[in-house]
Amino acid sequence: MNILDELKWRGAINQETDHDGLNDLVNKKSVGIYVGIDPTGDSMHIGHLIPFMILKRFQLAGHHPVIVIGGGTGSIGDPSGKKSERVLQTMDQVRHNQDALTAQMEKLFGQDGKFEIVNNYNWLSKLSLLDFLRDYGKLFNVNTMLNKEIVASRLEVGISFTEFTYQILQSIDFLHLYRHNDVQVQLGGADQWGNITSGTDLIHRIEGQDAKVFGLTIPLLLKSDGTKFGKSEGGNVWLDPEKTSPYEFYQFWINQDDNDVIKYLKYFTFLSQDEIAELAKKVETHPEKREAQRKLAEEVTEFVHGKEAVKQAEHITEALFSGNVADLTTAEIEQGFKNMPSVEVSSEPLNIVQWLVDATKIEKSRRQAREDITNGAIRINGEKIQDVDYEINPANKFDGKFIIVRRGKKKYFLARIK
RNA sequence: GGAGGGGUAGCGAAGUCUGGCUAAACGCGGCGGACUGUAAAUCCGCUCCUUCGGGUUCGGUGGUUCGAAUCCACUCCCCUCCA
Repeated sequence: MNILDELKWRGAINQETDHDGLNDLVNKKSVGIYVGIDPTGDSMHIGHLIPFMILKRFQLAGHHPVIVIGGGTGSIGDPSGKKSERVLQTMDQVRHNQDALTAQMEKLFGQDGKFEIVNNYNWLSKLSLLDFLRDYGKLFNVNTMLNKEIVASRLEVGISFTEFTYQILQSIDFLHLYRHNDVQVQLGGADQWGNITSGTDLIHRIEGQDAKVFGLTIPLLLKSDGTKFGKSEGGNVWLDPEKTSPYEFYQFWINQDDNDVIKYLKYFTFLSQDEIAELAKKVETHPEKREAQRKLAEEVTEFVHGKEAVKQAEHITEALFSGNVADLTTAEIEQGFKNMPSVEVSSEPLNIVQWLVDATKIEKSRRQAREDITNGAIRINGEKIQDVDYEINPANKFDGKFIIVRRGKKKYFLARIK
C-alpha cells in the first residue's frame, strides 16, 4: 500500500490535481511536499495539526517534507474561509507569531533535517513591486482569479486588492519551493484548493506544461453531528501547553463520541490499519470500555506533549474522576490544574458560602451556593460538604497551598492560598 | 419627512385591549441531580438578589392610581413600507 492508498483509507483525501500522475511520482522517488501555515496566532490548534500529520506520513513513507511558515503571506491575510476582510496584523505580531510557530514546529517535527522549515518572508519580502507585476502579475488572469471560490464568495461583501492578491503570493511560494527545495507537491485543507491550483498553474506557465507538480487537499473534518471539529468547552484546543494543558488536551480526546473516534484514530495517530480495525471492533462490542478513546488520547497526547505528559494526564484523570484528589501531590496539582479556573484566596478560615461567593467567585450568588451545597454538589478537597455553616480552613490540606473545589460531577476549581 | 410595528429575565417569546390573582406563562440555553461509559438519549429539580424580614425588575424619565410590564405624556433606540 503506498502513501496515497493509505491516505485514501484514512479518509484524508479530498481533491487531487492528477491522481495518476501523483501516484506514479510517489512510487518512483522521494518527493518534496509542502504545507504552509500563516502566523495568524502564536500557537497551532488541533485543526492546524491535520495537514502536518499527513505531511509526517509522507515523511514516514520516505518523502521529503517542507513546512512553510507564512511570515510573508501572513502579513497580507488569506481570504480563504473568511466571510469578510481581515484586519491586518502589525508586523510585530506577525514576527512574534512566526517565531512562536517555528519553535512549535521544531518541537513537533524536529530540526533533524528530516523536516525542513522555511519562512516565505525570506523570499516574498525581497520582491519589488515592479518585479512582481512584470514577472508574475502578467501570468495571472483576473477572470480566473475572480472565479476561485475564495474570491467569488467575497464579491458580494467586497474584498480588498491586498487579499485578492493572496493567491498570487501563495503561487510564488510553490514556484520558489519547486525551484529551490525540490518540492513538487502542495498539501492543504479543502479551503486551500484554489490557492494550490493557482500555484500549479503558475509553475506550468513558467516551467512548462510538463513540469511535474501536484496538489492534494484534505477534507474538512466534521463531527458526526455535523458541527465543527476541534472545539472544547473552553474554545480551541491548542498545542501550546500554556494555553491548553496536557491534561485538558488528553481529556479532549478521551471525550470523543463513539461515532467519531475511529475517524480520528485514522487522522491523528500513526496506528496501523490492523490496530485501528481492532479498536473499531472494541467500540462495537464494548463501547463502555472506551478503549479507542483512551488509545486516541494516549497517542495524540504523546505525539504533541511527550510520554511524561501522558503519564501525568492519566494520573490526574484517575484522581479527578475517582474523586480521590487527596492523594495528588502539590506538584501534580500545580501542573494538572494549570489551565483550570483558579483564584487566589487568603489563608483566613471562612464560612463556606462566603468563601464560594465572595472569596472565589465560584458561585454567583449566596442563594445558588446554598442550593448547590444542600444538593451535595460541592466537594472541598474531595470531601462532600452539605453543611452551609461549614468553615473552610486553607491550612488543612496540600501544605496549605491549595484548596480543590469540585462542583457537580466533573467541574473543578483551584484556589491558591496567598 | 410620512405611515405602521416593536423594545419584557442569558436568548426567543407570552402578558398590555379588560391595572391588583405577575418576580412575570412557555421554549431554548445554563446549573445541579438520577441513569450511564467522564457517552448519547431520557427523566427530575433549580435558574433576579437577599442577612429569608424583604429588596430591586419589564428601553428611559415623569405622571394618573391605594396599586402600573399593563393607562397617560415626553424621550431614546430598532424594524417594515412610502417619499
